[in-house]
Amino acid sequence: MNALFKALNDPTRRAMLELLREQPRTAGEIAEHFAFSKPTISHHLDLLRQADLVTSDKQGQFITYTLNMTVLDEVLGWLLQFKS
Amino acid sequence: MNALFKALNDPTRRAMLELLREQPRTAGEIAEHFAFSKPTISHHLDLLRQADLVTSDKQGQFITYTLNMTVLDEVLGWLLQFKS
DNA sequence: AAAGTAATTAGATATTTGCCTAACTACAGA
DNA sequence: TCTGTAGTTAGGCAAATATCTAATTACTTT
Repeated sequence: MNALFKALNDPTRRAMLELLREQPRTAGEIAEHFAFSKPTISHHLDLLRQADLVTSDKQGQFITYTLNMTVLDEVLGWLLQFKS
Repeated sequence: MNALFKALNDPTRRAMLELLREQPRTAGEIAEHFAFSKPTISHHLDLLRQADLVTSDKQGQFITYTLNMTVLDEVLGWLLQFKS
């Protein structure tokens, strides 16, 4: 829960999730959409992975990141308790 | 959106919201539930108010905090886009 | 008017965060 | 095997965050 909210508490990381909503992408493809250095992007992706919001899959030289939506249920559930 | 996720990114503040889910409470009543100093509690409440997650109402010497659930729709909406 | 209570504001400090450059690892192709 | 490419890891720095104590504001009560 902590790692989840932490990961979501950054506009760049939220934009990354939106990007991955369309389709899985490699770290490099993701990086192209932002003005930050590759290490910074890598760090953001690491936080998303720590929160289990994305999974990573290495294929040869490329690492593909895929959105993991199931973990969002935890946040949704927590938020929905307030809507009743 | 930023202020919202920022406010939610802290276990103490999330616990405060859960407390207020039951009923409105004064700053002092809220403080009783935590081991932090009053200024620290006050600061957390301020962040919740900045995110519009709570409203405050001064009655004499007391300030009562009330949960504002409507603003959660924004977060819920953002999260739900990933569930489709 | 003085003292007490509720809460905030101010100021200081330690930790965490987000960013960078430089260095490194791993794979691919000539 | 050498060179290039994809990506991460390491190390450093500035800004933001969470906490505290001390001081202040506003109200209540005697």
